[in-house]
Amino acid sequence: MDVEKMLSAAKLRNTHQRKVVLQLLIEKGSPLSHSEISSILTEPLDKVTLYRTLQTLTDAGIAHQVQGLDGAWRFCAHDPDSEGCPGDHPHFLCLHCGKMFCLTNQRLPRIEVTEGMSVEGKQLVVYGCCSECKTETEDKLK
Amino acid sequence: MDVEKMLSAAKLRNTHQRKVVLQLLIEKGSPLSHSEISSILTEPLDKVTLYRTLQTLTDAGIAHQVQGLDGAWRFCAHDPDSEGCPGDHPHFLCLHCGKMFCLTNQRLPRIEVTEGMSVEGKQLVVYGCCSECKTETEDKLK
DNA sequence: TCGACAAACGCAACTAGCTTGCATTCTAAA
DNA sequence: TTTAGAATGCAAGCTAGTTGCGTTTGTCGA
Repeated sequence: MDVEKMLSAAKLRNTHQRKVVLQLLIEKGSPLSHSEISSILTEPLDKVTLYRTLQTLTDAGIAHQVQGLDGAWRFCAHDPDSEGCPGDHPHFLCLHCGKMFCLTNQRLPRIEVTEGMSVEGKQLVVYGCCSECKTETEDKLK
Repeated sequence: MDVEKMLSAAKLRNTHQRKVVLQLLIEKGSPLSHSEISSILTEPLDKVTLYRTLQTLTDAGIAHQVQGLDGAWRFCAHDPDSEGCPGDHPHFLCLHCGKMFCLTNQRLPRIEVTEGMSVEGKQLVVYGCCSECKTETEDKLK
Protein backbone atom coordinates (compact mmCIF):
# COMPACT_ATOMS: atom_id res chain seq x y z
CA MET A 1 0.00 0.00 0.00
CA ASP A 2 1.40 3.41 -0.79
CA VAL A 3 1.54 6.22 1.73
CA GLU A 4 -1.33 8.20 0.16
CA LYS A 5 -3.71 5.28 0.54
CA MET A 6 -2.52 4.68 4.09
CA LEU A 7 -3.22 8.28 5.06
CA SER A 8 -6.64 8.24 3.38
CA ALA A 9 -7.50 4.95 5.05
CA ALA A 10 -6.69 6.54 8.40
CA LYS A 11 -8.87 9.54 7.46
CA LEU A 12 -5.91 11.90 7.51
CA ARG A 13 -5.29 14.69 5.03
CA ASN A 14 -2.77 13.91 2.32
CA THR A 15 -0.23 16.64 2.96
CA HIS A 16 3.21 16.64 1.42
CA GLN A 17 4.96 16.61 4.81
CA ARG A 18 3.02 13.61 6.08
CA LYS A 19 3.76 11.62 2.95
CA VAL A 20 7.48 12.34 3.20
CA VAL A 21 7.71 11.41 6.89
CA LEU A 22 5.59 8.27 6.57
CA GLN A 23 7.53 7.13 3.52
CA LEU A 24 10.79 7.52 5.43
CA LEU A 25 9.53 5.63 8.48
CA ILE A 26 8.33 2.72 6.35
CA GLU A 27 11.55 2.59 4.35
CA LYS A 28 13.77 2.53 7.42
CA GLY A 29 11.67 0.02 9.35
CA SER A 30 13.38 0.64 12.70
CA PRO A 31 12.31 3.26 15.26
CA LEU A 32 13.73 6.70 14.46
CA SER A 33 14.03 9.69 16.76
CA HIS A 34 13.01 13.20 15.85
CA SER A 35 16.61 14.26 15.28
CA GLU A 36 17.38 11.19 13.18
CA ILE A 37 14.42 11.93 10.93
CA SER A 38 15.39 15.60 10.55
CA SER A 39 18.94 14.71 9.60
CA ILE A 40 17.86 12.12 7.02
CA LEU A 41 15.26 14.32 5.32
CA THR A 42 16.68 16.15 2.31
CA GLU A 43 14.19 19.01 2.44
CA PRO A 44 13.91 21.09 5.64
CA LEU A 45 10.83 20.43 7.78
CA ASP A 46 9.80 22.58 10.71
CA LYS A 47 10.45 20.77 13.98
CA VAL A 48 7.01 21.55 15.37
CA THR A 49 5.39 20.14 12.24
CA LEU A 50 7.51 17.02 12.57
CA TYR A 51 6.47 16.52 16.20
CA ARG A 52 2.82 17.04 15.28
CA THR A 53 3.03 14.79 12.23
CA LEU A 54 4.55 11.95 14.26
CA GLN A 55 1.90 12.40 16.94
CA THR A 56 -0.86 12.36 14.33
CA LEU A 57 0.48 9.18 12.73
CA THR A 58 0.72 7.53 16.15
CA ASP A 59 -2.80 8.57 17.16
CA ALA A 60 -4.10 7.23 13.85
CA GLY A 61 -2.46 3.88 14.53
CA ILE A 62 -0.15 4.02 11.50
CA ALA A 63 2.94 4.44 13.68
CA HIS A 64 3.89 3.48 17.20
CA GLN A 65 6.30 5.16 19.57
CA VAL A 66 8.86 4.00 22.10
CA GLN A 67 11.00 6.02 24.43
CA GLY A 68 14.75 5.69 24.67
CA LEU A 69 16.75 6.14 27.86
CA ASP A 70 17.87 9.52 26.55
CA GLY A 71 14.30 10.75 26.94
CA ALA A 72 13.73 10.98 23.19
CA TRP A 73 10.80 9.23 21.55
CA ARG A 74 11.39 7.02 18.54
CA PHE A 75 8.74 6.33 15.93
CA CYS A 76 8.19 3.34 13.71
CA ALA A 77 5.61 2.83 10.98
CA HIS A 78 4.57 -0.28 9.13
CA ASP A 79 2.72 -1.09 5.96
CA PRO A 80 -0.64 -2.62 7.02
CA ASP A 81 -0.44 -5.06 4.08
CA SER A 82 2.84 -6.64 5.04
CA GLU A 83 4.22 -8.31 8.15
CA GLY A 84 4.62 -5.23 10.24
CA CYS A 85 5.88 -3.90 13.51
CA PRO A 86 2.67 -3.64 15.53
CA GLY A 87 4.42 -2.26 18.58
CA ASP A 88 3.68 -4.94 21.15
CA HIS A 89 7.24 -6.22 21.31
CA PRO A 90 10.40 -5.26 23.22
CA HIS A 91 12.88 -2.77 21.75
CA PHE A 92 16.65 -2.76 21.95
CA LEU A 93 18.47 0.55 22.40
CA CYS A 94 22.19 0.91 21.73
CA LEU A 95 23.66 3.26 24.35
CA HIS A 96 26.66 4.01 22.12
CA CYS A 97 25.16 4.98 18.77
CA GLY A 98 21.59 5.63 20.01
CA LYS A 99 20.04 3.38 17.36
CA MET A 100 16.95 1.43 18.28
CA PHE A 101 15.87 -1.98 17.00
CA CYS A 102 12.54 -3.83 17.15
CA LEU A 103 12.73 -7.29 18.71
CA THR A 104 9.70 -8.41 16.72
CA ASN A 105 10.17 -12.10 17.41
CA GLN A 106 8.94 -11.65 20.99
CA ARG A 107 5.78 -10.46 22.69
CA LEU A 108 5.50 -8.24 25.74
CA PRO A 109 4.63 -10.26 28.85
CA ARG A 110 1.34 -9.93 30.64
CA ILE A 111 1.77 -7.82 33.79
CA GLU A 112 -0.46 -8.14 36.83
CA VAL A 113 -1.10 -4.73 38.33
CA THR A 114 -2.43 -3.84 41.75
CA GLU A 115 -6.21 -3.92 42.25
CA GLY A 116 -7.80 -0.71 41.02
CA MET A 117 -5.16 0.32 38.48
CA SER A 118 -6.14 0.40 34.81
CA VAL A 119 -3.51 -0.32 32.17
CA GLU A 120 -3.40 1.74 28.98
CA GLY A 121 -0.14 0.39 27.60
CA LYS A 122 3.36 -0.78 28.36
CA GLN A 123 6.85 -0.62 26.92
CA LEU A 124 9.92 -2.75 27.46
CA VAL A 125 13.30 -1.34 26.51
CA VAL A 126 16.41 -3.51 26.61
CA TYR A 127 19.61 -1.49 26.42
CA GLY A 128 23.25 -2.23 25.83
CA CYS A 129 25.62 -2.26 22.88
CA CYS A 130 24.63 -3.24 19.36
CA SER A 131 26.72 -5.60 17.25
CA GLU A 132 27.98 -2.80 15.03
CA CYS A 133 29.28 -0.65 17.91
CA LYS A 134 30.74 -3.70 19.60
CA THR A 135 32.92 -4.62 16.65
CA GLU A 136 33.95 -0.97 16.31
CA THR A 137 35.17 -0.69 19.92
CA GLU A 138 36.89 -4.05 19.62
CA ASP A 139 38.68 -2.86 16.50
CA LYS A 140 39.91 0.24 18.31
CA LEU A 141 41.45 -1.84 21.09
CA LYS A 142 43.56 -3.75 18.61
CA MET B 1 20.25 -0.04 58.89
CA ASP B 2 20.47 3.73 59.14
CA VAL B 3 21.50 5.91 56.24
CA GLU B 4 24.96 6.67 57.62
CA LYS B 5 25.86 3.01 57.78
CA MET B 6 24.44 2.45 54.30
CA LEU B 7 26.61 5.22 52.87
CA SER B 8 29.71 3.96 54.67
CA ALA B 9 29.02 0.40 53.54
CA ALA B 10 28.91 1.69 49.97
CA LYS B 11 32.19 3.56 50.55
CA LEU B 12 30.53 6.93 50.04
CA ARG B 13 31.21 10.06 52.05
CA ASN B 14 28.65 10.83 54.72
CA THR B 15 27.55 14.25 53.59
CA HIS B 16 24.48 15.97 54.97
CA GLN B 17 22.82 16.18 51.54
CA ARG B 18 23.25 12.48 50.81
CA LYS B 19 21.78 11.49 54.16
CA VAL B 20 18.74 13.70 53.65
CA VAL B 21 18.05 12.42 50.12
CA LEU B 22 18.62 8.76 50.97
CA GLN B 23 16.44 9.03 54.08
CA LEU B 24 13.63 10.49 51.99
CA LEU B 25 13.88 7.80 49.31
CA ILE B 26 13.75 5.02 51.88
CA GLU B 27 10.83 6.58 53.74
CA LYS B 28 8.73 7.02 50.61
CA GLY B 29 9.51 3.61 49.16
CA SER B 30 8.18 4.38 45.68
CA PRO B 31 10.20 5.88 42.81
CA LEU B 32 10.42 9.67 43.05
CA SER B 33 11.38 12.12 40.34
CA HIS B 34 13.86 14.95 40.76
CA SER B 35 11.07 17.52 41.02
CA GLU B 36 9.10 15.43 43.51
CA ILE B 37 12.16 15.15 45.74
CA SER B 38 12.85 18.89 45.56
CA SER B 39 9.30 19.76 46.47
CA ILE B 40 9.22 17.37 49.43
CA LEU B 41 12.55 18.49 50.91
CA THR B 42 12.11 21.17 53.53
CA GLU B 43 15.58 22.64 53.09
CA PRO B 44 16.68 23.88 49.66
CA LEU B 45 19.13 21.66 47.77
CA ASP B 46 20.94 22.69 44.62
CA LYS B 47 19.49 20.87 41.61
CA VAL B 48 22.91 19.86 40.27
CA THR B 49 23.81 18.40 43.65
CA LEU B 50 20.55 16.48 43.69
CA TYR B 51 21.18 15.05 40.21
CA ARG B 52 24.71 14.07 41.20
CA THR B 53 23.61 12.62 44.54
CA LEU B 54 20.97 10.45 42.87
CA GLN B 55 23.50 9.31 40.27
CA THR B 56 26.02 8.47 42.98
CA LEU B 57 23.48 6.45 44.96
CA THR B 58 22.47 4.58 41.82
CA ASP B 59 26.08 3.85 40.82
CA ALA B 60 26.75 2.58 44.33
CA GLY B 61 23.79 0.20 44.08
CA ILE B 62 21.85 1.77 46.95
CA ALA B 63 19.20 3.15 44.62
CA HIS B 64 17.84 2.21 41.23
CA GLN B 65 16.33 4.38 38.54
CA VAL B 66 13.44 4.07 36.09
CA GLN B 67 12.31 6.43 33.41
CA GLY B 68 8.76 7.66 33.10
CA LEU B 69 7.03 8.42 29.80
CA ASP B 70 7.47 12.11 30.56
CA GLY B 71 11.21 11.66 30.11
CA ALA B 72 11.98 12.19 33.78
CA TRP B 73 13.94 9.63 35.79
CA ARG B 74 12.55 8.35 39.07
CA PHE B 75 14.72 6.99 41.86
CA CYS B 76 13.99 4.41 44.51
CA ALA B 77 16.15 3.25 47.41
CA HIS B 78 15.80 0.32 49.72
CA ASP B 79 17.19 -0.73 53.05
CA PRO B 80 19.52 -3.68 52.37
CA ASP B 81 18.38 -5.35 55.63
CA SER B 82 14.71 -5.51 54.75
CA GLU B 83 12.70 -6.85 51.84
CA GLY B 84 13.68 -4.26 49.30
CA CYS B 85 13.05 -3.01 45.84
CA PRO B 86 16.03 -4.40 43.95
CA GLY B 87 14.95 -2.88 40.65
CA ASP B 88 14.46 -5.97 38.50
CA HIS B 89 10.68 -5.65 38.40
CA PRO B 90 8.17 -3.76 36.26
CA HIS B 91 7.01 -0.27 37.26
CA PHE B 92 3.58 1.28 36.94
CA LEU B 93 3.28 4.94 35.96
CA CYS B 94 0.07 6.90 36.44
CA LEU B 95 -0.37 9.24 33.47
CA HIS B 96 -2.70 11.47 35.47
CA CYS B 97 -0.83 12.23 38.68
CA GLY B 98 2.63 11.15 37.47
CA LYS B 99 3.20 8.87 40.47
CA MET B 100 5.17 5.69 39.95
CA PHE B 101 4.76 2.37 41.74
CA CYS B 102 7.01 -0.69 41.98
CA LEU B 103 5.36 -3.95 40.92
CA THR B 104 7.70 -5.92 43.16
CA ASN B 105 5.71 -9.15 42.99
CA GLN B 106 6.89 -9.78 39.42
CA ARG B 107 10.22 -10.27 37.67
CA LEU B 108 11.29 -8.85 34.34
CA PRO B 109 11.14 -11.46 31.58
CA ARG B 110 14.21 -12.81 29.88
CA ILE B 111 14.59 -11.20 26.45
CA GLU B 112 16.38 -12.84 23.56
CA VAL B 113 18.34 -10.27 21.59
CA THR B 114 19.81 -10.53 18.13
CA GLU B 115 23.20 -12.24 17.78
CA GLY B 116 26.04 -9.84 18.60
CA MET B 117 24.14 -7.47 20.86
CA SER B 118 25.18 -7.25 24.51
CA VAL B 119 22.57 -6.43 27.14
CA GLU B 120 23.43 -4.07 29.99
CA GLY B 121 19.94 -3.72 31.43
CA LYS B 122 16.24 -3.43 30.74
CA GLN B 123 13.20 -1.62 32.03
CA LEU B 124 9.51 -2.34 31.69
CA VAL B 125 7.05 0.47 32.32
CA VAL B 126 3.32 -0.18 32.45
CA TYR B 127 1.26 2.99 32.25
CA GLY B 128 -2.35 3.91 32.83
CA CYS B 129 -4.41 5.30 35.68
CA CYS B 130 -3.79 4.53 39.34
CA SER B 131 -6.61 3.60 41.70
CA GLU B 132 -6.50 6.97 43.44
CA CYS B 133 -6.89 9.00 40.24
CA LYS B 134 -9.54 6.62 38.97
CA THR B 135 -11.81 7.13 41.97
CA GLU B 136 -11.21 10.88 41.73
CA THR B 137 -12.33 11.10 38.10
CA GLU B 138 -15.28 8.83 38.84
CA ASP B 139 -16.32 11.10 41.70
CA LYS B 140 -16.23 14.16 39.42
CA LEU B 141 -18.58 12.50 36.93
CA LYS B 142 -21.21 12.02 39.60
C1' DT C 1 43.05 17.38 67.78
C1' DC C 2 44.74 19.49 63.68
C1' DG C 3 45.90 20.17 58.90
C1' DA C 4 46.01 18.72 54.08
C1' DC C 5 43.73 17.20 50.22
C1' DA C 6 40.53 15.03 47.50
C1' DA C 7 35.71 14.68 47.23
C1' DA C 8 31.46 17.00 47.22
C1' DC C 9 28.75 21.14 46.83
C1' DG C 10 26.62 25.27 44.70
C1' DC C 11 26.28 28.70 41.23
C1' DA C 12 25.96 30.21 36.33
C1' DA C 13 25.46 29.08 31.88
C1' DC C 14 24.13 25.90 28.44
C1' DT C 15 21.88 21.94 25.64
C1' DA C 16 18.21 18.75 24.11
C1' DG C 17 13.56 17.54 23.69
C1' DC C 18 9.31 19.12 23.44
C1' DT C 19 5.12 22.52 23.78
C1' DT C 20 2.16 26.70 23.05
C1' DG C 21 0.21 30.53 20.54
C1' DC C 22 -0.80 32.56 16.40
C1' DA C 23 -0.71 34.07 11.64
C1' DT C 24 -0.36 31.97 7.06
C1' DT C 25 -1.03 28.27 3.74
C1' DC C 26 -3.19 24.24 1.92
C1' DT C 27 -6.58 20.25 1.37
C1' DA C 28 -10.83 18.47 0.35
C1' DA C 29 -15.67 18.69 0.16
C1' DA C 30 -19.63 21.33 -1.40
C1' DT D 1 -14.32 27.20 -8.10
C1' DT D 2 -15.05 28.52 -3.57
C1' DT D 3 -14.27 28.23 1.19
C1' DA D 4 -14.08 26.44 5.94
C1' DG D 5 -11.42 23.98 8.68
C1' DA D 6 -7.13 21.54 9.06
C1' DA D 7 -2.21 21.71 8.75
C1' DT D 8 2.05 24.27 8.55
C1' DG D 9 5.81 27.32 10.03
C1' DC D 10 7.74 30.74 12.96
C1' DA D 11 8.82 32.77 17.57
C1' DA D 12 9.06 32.12 22.16
C1' DG D 13 9.09 29.38 26.20
C1' DC D 14 9.38 25.29 29.36
C1' DT D 15 11.38 21.21 31.78
C1' DA D 16 14.95 17.84 32.43
C1' DG D 17 19.46 17.33 32.61
C1' DT D 18 24.70 18.65 31.84
C1' DT D 19 29.23 21.13 32.07
C1' DG D 20 32.71 24.04 34.02
C1' DC D 21 34.66 26.07 37.84
C1' DG D 22 35.49 28.17 42.27
C1' DT D 23 34.32 27.21 47.20
C1' DT D 24 33.34 24.23 51.03
C1' DT D 25 33.66 20.05 53.70
C1' DG D 26 34.61 15.02 55.09
C1' DT D 27 38.18 11.97 56.07
C1' DC D 28 42.48 10.26 57.16
C1' DG D 29 47.12 10.51 58.74
C1' DA D 30 50.31 12.87 61.80
